[in-house]
Amino acid sequence: MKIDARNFKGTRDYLPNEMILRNQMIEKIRRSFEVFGFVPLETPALEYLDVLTGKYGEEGDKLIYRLNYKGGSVAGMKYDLTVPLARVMTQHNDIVLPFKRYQIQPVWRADRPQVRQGRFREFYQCDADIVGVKSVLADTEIIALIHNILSQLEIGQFLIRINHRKILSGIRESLGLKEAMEIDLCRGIDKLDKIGIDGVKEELGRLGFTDPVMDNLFQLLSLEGSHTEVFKQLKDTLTKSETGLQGIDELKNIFESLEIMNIPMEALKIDLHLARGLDYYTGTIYESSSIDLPHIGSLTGGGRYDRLIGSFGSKDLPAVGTTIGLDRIATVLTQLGKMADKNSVTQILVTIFDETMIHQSMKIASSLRKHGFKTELYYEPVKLKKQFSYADKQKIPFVIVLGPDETAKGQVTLKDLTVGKQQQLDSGTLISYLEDRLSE
RNA sequence: GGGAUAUUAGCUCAGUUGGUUAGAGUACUGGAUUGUGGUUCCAGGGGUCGAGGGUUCGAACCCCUCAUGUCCCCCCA
Repeated sequence: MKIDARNFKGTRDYLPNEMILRNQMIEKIRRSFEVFGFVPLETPALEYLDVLTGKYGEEGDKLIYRLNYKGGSVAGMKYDLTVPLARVMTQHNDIVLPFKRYQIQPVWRADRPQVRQGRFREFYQCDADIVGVKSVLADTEIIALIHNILSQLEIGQFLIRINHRKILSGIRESLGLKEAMEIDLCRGIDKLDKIGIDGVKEELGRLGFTDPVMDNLFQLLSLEGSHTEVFKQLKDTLTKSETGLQGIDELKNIFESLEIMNIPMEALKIDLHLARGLDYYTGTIYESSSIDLPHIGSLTGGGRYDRLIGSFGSKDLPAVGTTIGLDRIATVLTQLGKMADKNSVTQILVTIFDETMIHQSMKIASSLRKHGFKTELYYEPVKLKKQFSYADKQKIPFVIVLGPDETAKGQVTLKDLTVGKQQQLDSGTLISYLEDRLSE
């Protein structure tokens, strides 16, 4: 019986042309993490279900992949990298604080996939988190890190949107709403960009929000201007909410620090609409997106979660971090047409002229490899046309031909396919010529 | 979870009111060219028309069911 070869919904194979790009991206991200002093961590794909549930909110819980294991659903696949970190922190009390870890691994969500928006069921997250620091200096560093990484990945213009849960609470308090209304409020203002003021009014109205309350709300949300102006206006409006004022102070502090760190202010925005669905955030929250390709969702997302680690039953540890959405960023690069069109990393193809020349070609290939050149040896003494055609298809820039003519002179022919010219060189000059041409 | 839409060669897609043996481009293989890629010319292989059922003398085409993909909402990376 024929088996239908297909991918599980929402999962993909990364073919070599994609992997070449992805590896380059991961390399840059890893380097940035380490430049900021983060250390690597990996955790298993599988977790006990009770470790995962109850952290993300109702929506999130539904998206956890559950496994039937020994007749019961006790295991699940990890949904993000933050909760596993919280588990690790609880189990290892001897970890030196502050603990700055990075983690690059796939996560799984039982979502409905949407390729154009870069939404998949299996995707890579690249997380960096600082555990054990209450100071918003840690939040500042995380935002600086996000800016550092997104700049390096050449995704075009992007915007990091920043908000604070305490400011959202302050808005709620100043509107005279109870704490239970906060989730509805956040959800409503989160939708403002999409369904407009009238849409949000209708929705919140249905949930029991009165017209004067909403008028106040929209006035608050329409605050515009420079960061300092927005902060000032916010402060004037939220005077009665201590929590709100605290949030404003923290954000203000962060923006001032970012300016000192030379982060361009036009890449940052105070966005009072930003709410974020995950339950565990307690302080700053931030998300970033591409300006040219806004239909692709958030490229990065994160914030402060000072009570998540304590939810495992031990003492609370403050923590703040972000995830860099590798697949989202790769989607941006693909849609910008920056996908590598290469299927090969080989720099030099050594052809085999005929059966009598196999050993000589092997020797040349070995010597090139010893010098670090990415070298392929053709495996069959077929027509040179075919061997050249292979190099062309794989976009291998250099081809070496070693036949009777070359042997007689103790030389090899090196053809540069990018310009279509060839020359005969002896083995010593061959190496130094290639070192010159292929050095990066 | 709600809605829309599609599925024909490895890939991108034509296919007339239902009518013989389902086409093109591209990719692949071979040849023109037995020491050299890209361009050109010639030839060739490659299909259960997503699956199953129904209507019909006859179905890629009409009807039903299912599967899968894609898009939008929701939510997010």
